[in-house]
This record gives sequence, C-alpha cells and structure tokens, in this order.
Amino acid sequence: MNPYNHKDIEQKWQKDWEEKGIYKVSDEVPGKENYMALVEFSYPSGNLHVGHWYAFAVPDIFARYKRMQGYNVMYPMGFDAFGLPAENAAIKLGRDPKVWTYEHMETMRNQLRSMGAMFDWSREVVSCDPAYYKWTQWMFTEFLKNDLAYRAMTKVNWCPKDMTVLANEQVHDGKCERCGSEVVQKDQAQWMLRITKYADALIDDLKELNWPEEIKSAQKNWIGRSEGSEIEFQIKDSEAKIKVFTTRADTLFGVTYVVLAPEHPLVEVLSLNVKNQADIFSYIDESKKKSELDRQQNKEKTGVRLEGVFAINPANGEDVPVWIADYVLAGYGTGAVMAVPAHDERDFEFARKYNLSIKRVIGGNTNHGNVPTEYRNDPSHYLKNIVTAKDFCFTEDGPLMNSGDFNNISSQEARTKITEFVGGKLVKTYRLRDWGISRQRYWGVPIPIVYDPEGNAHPIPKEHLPWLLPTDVDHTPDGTSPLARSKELFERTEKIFGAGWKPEVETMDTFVDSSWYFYRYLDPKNTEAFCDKEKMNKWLPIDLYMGGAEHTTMHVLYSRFWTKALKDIGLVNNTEEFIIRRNRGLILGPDGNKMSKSKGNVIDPDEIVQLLGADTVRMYLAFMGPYGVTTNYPWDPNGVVGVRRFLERVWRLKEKVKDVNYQTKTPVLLHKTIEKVSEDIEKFKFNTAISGMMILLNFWEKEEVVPIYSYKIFLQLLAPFAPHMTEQLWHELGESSSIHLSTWPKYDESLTQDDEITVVVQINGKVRAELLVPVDIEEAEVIKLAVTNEKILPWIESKEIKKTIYVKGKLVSIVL
RNA sequence: GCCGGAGUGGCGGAAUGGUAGACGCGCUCGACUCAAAAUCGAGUUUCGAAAGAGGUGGAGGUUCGAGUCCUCUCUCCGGCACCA
Repeated sequence: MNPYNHKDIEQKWQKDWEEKGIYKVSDEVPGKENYMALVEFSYPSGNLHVGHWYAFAVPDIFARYKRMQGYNVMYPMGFDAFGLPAENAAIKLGRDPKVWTYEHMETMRNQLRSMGAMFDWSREVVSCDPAYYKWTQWMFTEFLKNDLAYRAMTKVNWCPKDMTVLANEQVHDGKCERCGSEVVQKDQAQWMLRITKYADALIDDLKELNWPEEIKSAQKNWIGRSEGSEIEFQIKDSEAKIKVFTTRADTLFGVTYVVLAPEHPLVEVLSLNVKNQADIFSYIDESKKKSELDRQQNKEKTGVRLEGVFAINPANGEDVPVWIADYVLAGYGTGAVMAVPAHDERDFEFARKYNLSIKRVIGGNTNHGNVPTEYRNDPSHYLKNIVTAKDFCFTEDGPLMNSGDFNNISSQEARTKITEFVGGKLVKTYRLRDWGISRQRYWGVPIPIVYDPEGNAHPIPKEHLPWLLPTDVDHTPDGTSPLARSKELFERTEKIFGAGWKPEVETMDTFVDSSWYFYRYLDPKNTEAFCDKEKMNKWLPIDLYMGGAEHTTMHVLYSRFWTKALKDIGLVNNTEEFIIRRNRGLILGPDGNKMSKSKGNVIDPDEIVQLLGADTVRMYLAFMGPYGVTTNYPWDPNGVVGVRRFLERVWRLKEKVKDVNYQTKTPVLLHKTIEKVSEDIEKFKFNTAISGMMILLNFWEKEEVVPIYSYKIFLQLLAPFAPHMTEQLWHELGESSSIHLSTWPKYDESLTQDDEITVVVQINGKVRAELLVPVDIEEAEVIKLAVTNEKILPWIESKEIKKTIYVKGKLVSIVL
C-alpha cells in the first residue's frame, strides 16, 4: 500500500483545482441557488497564524458542505489593508507602508492557498487599492449630500510630547504608554457619520435576523436606548436652569442633590460667585486628565460642591445642593443628573462619601436601583425623612399629598405623570454616539474634501476620484497629519480647484473600509459602480457571516449602519445584509494563554502543515470544540497528532474496500452517520460530526470487508474536512471528476432506526437496571418487564409503587 | 464600573429536562520487537474488595428526574468607541 504522503497529495490537488478552476464562482448557475458564506477579511499583518486558520479553514468546511448540497457557493477572501501597523513600520523601520503592506499580502496569499480552501481569488478585494477606495470616498461624499456626514468638535486623548492622538488603550493611568507624559483631553474637529440617526432601526431590525440572542443583546446594550424624562431644575435666585435626564422620574421626590459633569457649560457660569472657586477649577483640571473609561471604572467617586448654589426641586419646591462630579458624563443625556441616592447605586455611594441626605420613595413598584439591602430594608439607616407612599400619589390633577394609594399605578405611569406635572418632557436617549472617522494618520483613505479659500468644505466630485493618497510624505510624527506635509497633495488641489484651495489632510478610520467590502466581492472589477445592482439581487442578503466576537459591537454595527445609509440613499436593496451571524472564539497557546511571542507559546501553522498536512490542521481545529460559540480552545500538540492518526486509519482502510454488496450492520450505522454529520455541520458542531465519522471508522476496522459503495459515501462526508486526502482516495477508486463536485449523500430514514433499544429503569430517579426491548414495545409491556426485572425486585419489594413514568424509547421511572 | 460570554475527568470536549463523561488526547497493562518507534488489544470520573455512594465552580429552589430550568454568588475570558 502506498503511504499517506500529505505533501505530495496536497500540492498535487491544489494545483489541479487551480488549473481546472473548480472554485471559480459564477453569478448564476442554472438550477442552483446562490449561497454567500462570508468571513471577515484579514488584516495583512505579515504572517498567517493559527487564528487565521481557525477563522478561514473551519468555515471552509461549511462552505464546501453547502456546495456539495447543491448551492452555488461564494466563499470570498480579501484584505483589510489600511491601518496603523503599516504606518508604525514606516515610523520605526523607515519602510514604505504600501510596499510593506503589499509584501505582506503576497506572503499571506501563499499561506492561505496552503489551506486548501475554496476561495475564488479572482474576486479578491483589497481595501487600500485605489480602485476600491475610490468607492469608499464616493460613498462618503454621498453621505455628505444626504446629511449623514458632518463636521464637529470632539474630545480626544492627546499626548503633548509625542504630539499625537492616543487610543484609550494607549493611555495608562492618565499617561501615554509610549513616553509616560500626562495625557490631556483636547478638542479636535472631526468628520462624523450620523449613525445615531439609525439608533432605533439598528435595535428594531434585529428582530428579523437569525442571530444568537447574545449578539443581539450586546448590540442593543451598546446602542443603549433608554426612555426617560428631561426635567428642569431652576437655580435658586437665578434665571439659570439645569436640565437633567432621568429614567426614574418616579423618584423625583427623593432627589437630595443635583450633579453636573465637569464639562457642563453651566459650570462656568455658576462657579463665578461661589466661595470655593479654586477647588472647583482644580477639580475640573484633574478630571480633564482622566479618560472616559477611567471615569466609569471602579474607583472612588469624587466631586466638589458648588458652595452656596441650590437647585429647586420642581416637584416639591425643596432646595437641594449642586455638585460637580466626573461620574456624570458630559456626552450622555444632558450631562446633568438629579441624584436620588436611595434609588441609585452610584448616587448612593457618592452621598455616603460626602454625607449627603438620602431620602427614600416608597411605593409598590418603586425599585431600588441596587442600593444595598440593609439600607433598603431598614429605614433607620436613612439620614433624612422618608417619603412614603402616603405622602404623595397621583390623581388626574397631578400629585396629591397624603392621600390615596401609590401602589395602584405602575412606575412607568408614575414617571409619565410626574414628568407632565413638573413640565418636563418624555425623551429617548442613546448611549450610542455618532461615529468620528477622522484620523491624523497616513495609511488610510484620504477624506475626499477640499477647502475653498474662505475655509468652506467641498466634497471632491466623482470625476476626481479616487483622490489618491500622496507618496511624498514624511512619517515622523509632529502633531500634524502626515498628509499636511505632502507638497504634491497641495499642488494637486490647487491645480484642480484653483489657487488658495486646500486639501483635507486627514484619513478615514479603517472601520469605514470594512463597512462595505462584502458588496465589492460581488463585482470586484466594476469601474462604473461600487457594485452592479443586478449582482446584488443575485447574492444578497448574505446567508452567513462568521467572525470574531471582538467585532460584535463595532465592526458589525458600523456595517449595519452603512447598509441602512446606502439603502436610504437608494444604492442598495436591503436594510440588513447579514441574515445569520455567528461569532467564534480564540485558539490559545498550549499553556491556555493567549498566544504571544513574549510568552513563547505561539504555534506556527506553516510548520505543522509541513509536518502533518493541511487536512490534519483543518480537521483538528474543527475537532477542538463547537464552532460559532465564543469559547476559547487551547492548542494541544498531542491532539493534532490524534487527528492525523484518524486520517491515516481512513487511508489504510482502503485495503479492506471490496466491490461487494455484502454488508453486515453497515447500512444502519452508515445512514446514521450521514444523518449525524449532516445535522452537525448545519449546527456548526464540526467536532461531533467528526466524532460520528470516527465511530463509523472504528466499526469498520473490526470488519473483514468494507463495501466500496459505503466507503465512497464516507469519503464524501469527510471531503469538506479533509479535501485533499479524500480527493486522492476518490480518484484511486476510479472516479475521474472531483469529489468536491459530487453530491452530498442522502440518508434513508428507514435505515437509521435500530430494531432493539435500551430502556433504563430508574427508581426514585436513580438508574437501577437496563432493558433491551423491541423498538415498538408498548408502555404496559415495558413496565411489566421493569417491575419483574431481577435487579429491580429487591428495590420494590414490600414497598408501594406510587407511580410509573414511561418516556418512550428512553426510560421507565418508578416512584416509591 | 458597564455590556456580552464561559465554568463538566489529568486535558479538549459529549449529553431534545431522561443512563453524566460520546469521540479524541494523555496515562496504565498486554501483544508485536533484541530494543525502541509505529501499530494492534484491554482498561481508565472519585471513594470502595464488592454492594453501593458521591460527583458537572459554590449556595439554595422547582421536578418522579437538573450539567440543562429559576434565585443568589464566585472565578475566568472578550468588548468599552483612534488596534483591527
């Protein structure tokens, strides 16, 4: 027998497939339905790691299965090729970001080919290609025309020494991670995209999508719609009013102070006449150094009181003190809150720390917002008077004191009524903010804007797109965008638009590139449109989108927004393009930690492919655990050898294959296996699909002869997992066309049933015996067998049987 | 802190509310071998000689029956808007 030589086999078939073009996808195949299976395209970091294999090779199993089932499947690949690492290579190594990126892509293409995936490379999409970003730019100008893009000031983390904007993750304890300088919050003009316009649609349209609930919840919570009230607190002896946002207007009678965010515009006005002005200014300075994340984190709450300033509670006319505290965020709601320490955990903590009054509102439906139980249940802990249900309730004329029963209305009704009573209004707010896309970076899509001599912004007309990224730039950071130093860009602008015109020097966030790349796969070479509408009709919406859990709230949400915006402009047909979304987990190092060079636990897939073959690596990754859940799996060097062993046993089994009809129990087990493998693949449970095939193999190894017909079906089941080896065996058995073009086997329902089954007998929930019975046995019969079973008799003798339960084909439960 | 997820043998994991641990790894013993590797066979949740009992992060609850459902809780992982 020829040995299983994975290197020869894999090379041979990869070459053959490419020559025959069996993975080339047409837009239409008569009699076949189109199916688009999408995986997130890859950043060209330079080297394929195991995570890439997990992301691309395992979904390839599913794509191949769908194809054998008779679908015309597109499983495309491309590169998300703009981004910071290329720019860092420029800064640190003096490399040209473009050359660096294209070299990496070439390496990765070759590595990707070694997977034996069914990528159609003729559809490849590269986001840094001007032919692609022309359309990114064009869409931006369309957004601008449709009031979906605008310019606004936002706060950014700024390192004064490095003169650069920092991501939150680059700021540690308020200091720059590179140089340790104190980071400040700086105002920066940015191009913004109006994602908040779609906040409701982004929540409401989730209903129609076949996504796991956890992904939907994560997005809903990220958008953070809350329905509440805006209520004004007049400042005592002043015309000024503080507008607060609250979801708990029903607790208005429990307000004991009001808090403003340090950035709130009223702070400046109100602090003019207070005694502790110096404290206030120093507090504001301190809070400017903190990032938003720091401010929300589990650190002790801080604040400072505006001495002598009181706000008037519109519900009862009480004076309450006004504080400034950075646990209130300027960007959320109105940047001011009414504090009800008895019903809100954060207010409670703050009130305890600064010894402020705590006043409780009691009513049947008034919840306590996580305030600790001992305070909830023991009124003696409250520092001030308690407002009880009897003190106020609502009638049609508004709140009345000392009458009626507050418990009769829901807290939502209470909120509505009290809001009306104090002249506030019901509003919706969102945690979601508009999307700032300006970056002071080089390696990104140039924002297609020019400024006239008066400084007004104008979109660059379509005929001048792509608006090319200039190449004459110095990458050394100096606080300005690298494009600001391109002579060519400024000259080009003046040449086209006239003297005194200046280009925008910022580039776009790379999430913009990845918001629409899937459209381009359908029509990657089109120079007239980003994608032909007819082709969209044929392929969209996308049947399946698999990707990393880390993209749940950002990339996937941005993409959904992009589709909705394009739909409103009339450029696409659907409001949602991802019918099914599945997230995957991570592959960890053998030590259970995230792979990293510093930990020395990195697995190099190229090495293992050399040693054991691509089929083994694909299959091991599929075997580790269910796909489409966010569990992380450690790479086990022994485990991968076990899978290799399985493939070798399949290889060796061909020695037993005979052209006979003689079969023992094979038909039942074979048809059960077809059923199991098919169902498990549908559910992304590739691990149990493989285990099903192992069980069949284990059985056959004990047989003298394996019928050729059955073995070929087995190879077809295995083909999506181990495409090279099965192709080889398929041809050795005399087939001349590719196994991957063959049709997925069907199982015969009648052949998946055994005639005898095991029924267990439980006594008070404990298994005491097993019965082997005919599959169609009647309940009375099986119970008779159970109570007369010799293992059961000692347990039930001299006891009364209270009841018996028969679960068909499973168990008899005897209750004593 | 907020949002989302996950905890089952030595390890990865399996299990429509119905025999917990399929399948694989590892390990133990045996066969083959001068020997080793490879391969094949048997065994492998814990305690116990056995009968049996315990056991799915922890504490309660619902049920004839709970890994699965409910309440509370602990630990770990992912995301938090300029990494992608």
